[in-house]
Amino acid sequence: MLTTHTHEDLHGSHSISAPWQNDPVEAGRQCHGRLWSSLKEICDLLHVPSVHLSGDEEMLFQHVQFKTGQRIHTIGQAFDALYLVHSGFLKTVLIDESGGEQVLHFPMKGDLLGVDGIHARHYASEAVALSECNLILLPFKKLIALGKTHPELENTIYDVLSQELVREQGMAGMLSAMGAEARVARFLLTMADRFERMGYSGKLFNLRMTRHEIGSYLGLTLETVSRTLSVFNELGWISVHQRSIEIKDLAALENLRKIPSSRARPRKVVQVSL
Amino acid sequence: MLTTHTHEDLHGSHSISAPWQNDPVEAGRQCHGRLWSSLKEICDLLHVPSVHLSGDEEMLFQHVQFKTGQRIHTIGQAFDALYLVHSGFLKTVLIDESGGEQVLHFPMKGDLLGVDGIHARHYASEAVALSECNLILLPFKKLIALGKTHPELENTIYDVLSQELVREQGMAGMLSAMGAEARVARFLLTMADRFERMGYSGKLFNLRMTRHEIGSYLGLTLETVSRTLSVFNELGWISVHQRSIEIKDLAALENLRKIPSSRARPRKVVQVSL
DNA sequence: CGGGGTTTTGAGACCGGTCAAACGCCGTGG
DNA sequence: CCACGGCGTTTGACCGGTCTCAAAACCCCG
Repeated sequence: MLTTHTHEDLHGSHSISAPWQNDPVEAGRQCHGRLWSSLKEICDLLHVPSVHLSGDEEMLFQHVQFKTGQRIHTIGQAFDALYLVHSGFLKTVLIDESGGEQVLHFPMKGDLLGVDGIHARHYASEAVALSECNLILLPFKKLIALGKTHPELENTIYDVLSQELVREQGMAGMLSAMGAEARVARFLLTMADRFERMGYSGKLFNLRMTRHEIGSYLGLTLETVSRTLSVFNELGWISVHQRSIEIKDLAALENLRKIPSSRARPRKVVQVSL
Repeated sequence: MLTTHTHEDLHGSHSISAPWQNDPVEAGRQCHGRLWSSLKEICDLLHVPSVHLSGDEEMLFQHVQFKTGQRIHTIGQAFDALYLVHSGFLKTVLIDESGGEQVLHFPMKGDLLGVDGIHARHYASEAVALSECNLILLPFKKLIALGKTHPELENTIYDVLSQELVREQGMAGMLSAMGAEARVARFLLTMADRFERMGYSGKLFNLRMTRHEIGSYLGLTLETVSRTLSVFNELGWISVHQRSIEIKDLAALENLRKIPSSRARPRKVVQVSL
């Protein structure tokens, strides 16, 4: 009854494996650790229309490198900068009172880190590199100052914050309304989307996180994640081998995503005269 | 084995019942529907240091009234303003693909609505009044424009957005890591805190939402919410009668809040040489 | 080849969901 | 004024999805 895996040719050799060396000229040379990005590159990464600087007031932002396992920032640490992922994979986690860690997100290329630090001037979460990472350091003060002279940039900042909020809302909705299979399906589809947007294959990719981390992110145990993936595999919807995932029936997953395991009763409308 | 309720003297007569008429001079007269607030009042409501306007460039913001059941905004509606709750109780909901509604939050005095509309210029959620509501209309453009001349206000905006984000993160964490009892305990404590911050009793208050709405918010069914409240009642931690809640053993609830029903394993540290 | 971490799979327990019934609250209309 | 009906709440009995605990297989790396 278990999967007799029909292909064993996909392991560590995807083009995704080393995402930080896709285009040697994309943003300058990769020479060990030091590198600068222009505002335009940053806007491109964020998927917002380019902010054009008046004149050639070259505004450059420094890159910083992190190795697998290193922390970008920890909870409570003084906040002074945001980080934009240029390449690599990370996780952001909350540490609950009992010391357990709760995965909040898996940032990758184009995602912004550290936004939760703005409010209290201290980071509210911890960010850890899951692979070699190249991040663009965005000193908050500098960003704000720049925003004042460039309204479009200011709007971009608001946009990105609001977008993060919408994403979190979606997470909360999912966590409280969908069953394990729908959660895992949604996770896979989201990952596929994100890989595709990054220019990689959305059909075949490697997950960078453990089952435990996925489970924490989805509000499930690692065993349930594993089992659910196995079920999808047996159904022929995907093909799983360790952390390698191949999407074989996107429609089936999309469909499953919409079916809540429970809750979600018909909506009641209370209309009141204006 | 069921609760033989030991007191039936607390019903619709708390001072909380009509929270929008606490101080007749607090922010002007309550004369049916029209009322204006200054920037200072807004800052006070948001719990941020007052923004002082240069000179007496009186900047006033209009209030809007909503009756129970009315919608402030709906999903997809064009975004152009935020709303700050001056008085009253609301819920914000997400409508999932199957038409079911998912409660995201229960905004009350001092809370900001509509932030999720900034990104796509369309509201991403729906806000419904759970009681007579008096909201302060904050036209986004106006706010941004004002922010340009008043850096402190601009910071305040960033702060509030970030704060919302942190709150959502906490929600996500709770939903994926805590059991039913811990969720309900946390909900009660949060409500108590918020009432207290509003100047009402944090020990005795009336919930404004149904069990179904609480359940949706907490990712539980209404029956589970009801049962859990009954359990707390039998334990003597609280006293419940319909929507009236009395907190009788705060410490017990605080303690329960920290105990996850599952998950939350000891944290593994992967330290890598710098 | 050995060892630690990760993943898979199984068997059983338990929490929380489902379905159903009774009760309370309250507005409405006879 | 009371009866009725609708809605929200409480409680019960049962069921099923997830978690728990455990063991084995797998992978990577030394």
